[in-house]
Amino acid sequence: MRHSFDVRGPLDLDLTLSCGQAFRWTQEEGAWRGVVGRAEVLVPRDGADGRLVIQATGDDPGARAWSNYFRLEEDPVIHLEGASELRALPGFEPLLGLRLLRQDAWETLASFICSAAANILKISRCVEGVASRFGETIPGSARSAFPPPAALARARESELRALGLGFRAPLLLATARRLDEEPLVWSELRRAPIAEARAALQSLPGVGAKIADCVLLFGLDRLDAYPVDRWIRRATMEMAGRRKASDRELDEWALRLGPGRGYLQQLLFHLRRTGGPLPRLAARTPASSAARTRTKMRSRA
DNA sequence: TCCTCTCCTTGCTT
DNA sequence: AAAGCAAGGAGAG
Repeated sequence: MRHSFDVRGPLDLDLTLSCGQAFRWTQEEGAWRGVVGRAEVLVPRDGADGRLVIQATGDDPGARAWSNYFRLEEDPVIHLEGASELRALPGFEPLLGLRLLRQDAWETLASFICSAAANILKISRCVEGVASRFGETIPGSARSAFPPPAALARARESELRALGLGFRAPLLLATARRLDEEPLVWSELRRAPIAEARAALQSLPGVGAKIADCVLLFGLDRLDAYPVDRWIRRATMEMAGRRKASDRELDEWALRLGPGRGYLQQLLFHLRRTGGPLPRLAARTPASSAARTRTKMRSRA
């Protein structure tokens, strides 16, 4: 099935599909090829300006689902209200074509458990290996859908290790088994207070704060989640004008970036790696969130 | 409760 | 060729 869409705002396919948020896309001559759900997709890179064309085989979820996946209905710029100072930086404006995809929560969770101390190539190999070994084949395609928890729960640790997962193998397996017996209700995590949703995810083996935030941001449409890895830690400390800061201090400081701070995080990752140093941003926390969080933590203890 | 250190795999890079 | 490094987590102290 072929779909064609109007795109609101800029779209940079290369950035979007290679930035490390999704791991089943590969670049081919003039197109990106990927697996989404139970479909294989081909997306030409040179689509007419302002349009996106999608060619799907297998179980095509329909136009609405594709538009949702690529977040085509919104201009990414609406998420950057907390970053006015950053938009003036050289190299920032082109990054606006990076779209945060709306991906499947379970696949995102499993993928990011594989991401611990790994690079994008390694993560992709693990995810692809798990899919081809334990997932259902896609009709008309050489590739497979990502297996649900129940399918992965039947795996053996040695099989996952053989796919290159290493020390992540027992963690992914344990999480798959836990969710098979006691599923998380994704719809609840989508609207729960961010701290609760994060805690629920962190109770899973192999999931710390960083991976929990990645799942929230990339798999549960929580643009208020702000994953802090070593690059973002550096970037955030620069903007905050700090030489040292704890994880919690950085989380609190990141509130100043607004409700779209997760979206911004993805752009900062590229900006910090490919560009120069970041400017220091004024602490514009209105007596607010940081203090409120502290009070809440104290009263809970 | 919070911080710091070490180990855990793999494969590519220097 | 040995060591370093990569979008971390868990456990110990």
